[in-house]
Amino acid sequence: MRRQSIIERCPPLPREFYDRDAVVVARELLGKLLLRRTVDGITAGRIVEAEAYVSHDDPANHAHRGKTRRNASMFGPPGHAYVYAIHSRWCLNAVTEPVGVASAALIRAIEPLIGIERMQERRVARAQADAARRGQRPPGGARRNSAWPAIDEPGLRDLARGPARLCEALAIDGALDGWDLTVGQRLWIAEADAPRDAAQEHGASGTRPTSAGDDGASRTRPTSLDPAAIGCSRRVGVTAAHDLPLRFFVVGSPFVSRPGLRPV
DNA sequence: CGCCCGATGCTCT
DNA sequence: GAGCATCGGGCGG
Repeated sequence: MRRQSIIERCPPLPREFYDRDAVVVARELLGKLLLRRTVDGITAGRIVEAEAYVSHDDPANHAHRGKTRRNASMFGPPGHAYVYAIHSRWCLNAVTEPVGVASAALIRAIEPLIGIERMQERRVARAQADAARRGQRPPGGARRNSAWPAIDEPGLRDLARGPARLCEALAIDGALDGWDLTVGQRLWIAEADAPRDAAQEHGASGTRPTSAGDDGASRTRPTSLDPAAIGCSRRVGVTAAHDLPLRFFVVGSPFVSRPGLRPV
């Protein structure tokens, strides 16, 4: 009897999962496994933070003022990726609700589990590229910075903490905008009942975090997270609709982008 | 065409 | 916690 591969063990969530209110999807995304497969292999992590961008009365929603080239994916079927760029960085959403209803859940942070070394390499590469460009700037531009710890050894905690950082770590870019998350292959989301075993089986470079913020329930993780383990706050970085409590995160996880953000 | 402004990340105070 | 790099999208002229 052959041992199941990580891909076989973690099939994509069905479209019905995404065909619901963005708030429900964002909340239920917590604890799920986000998987990315490239020619370099599998990189994946556990979602610990997500935000909802709802279809009505949400001026922070990119689709609030109608359909454009950039946000077209949000108007498509649920279960597809909406990948957009901001400040020269990529961010990943899962599109929610039926065709024509533009809503999505922004995945803001993951706990790295599989392919951690690959994630580090990608993050370092990006940081070095940025530094190189910065160094090439003519005098009088931005200051050079000799000490940049993040280049040499990006801490595990910072590998995928934040929507753009996780996209870097998982090699997610605009080419994946519109990608169907329910087909697997390149990018998908799965139940995470045995992430630890899966990570070990995949030889995740042995650099697992020792115990950072784990809740001890990792052996047999339930389909949905214990509601008590889910925190809620305003969304990060948005100015419009600043007061809506649409950010959800795993309480106590060190991999959440901004643990201390005050609740609404 | 020009101008404004971020669903960010990094650094230093 | 505040400031800044940086660049494409969106909108007004």
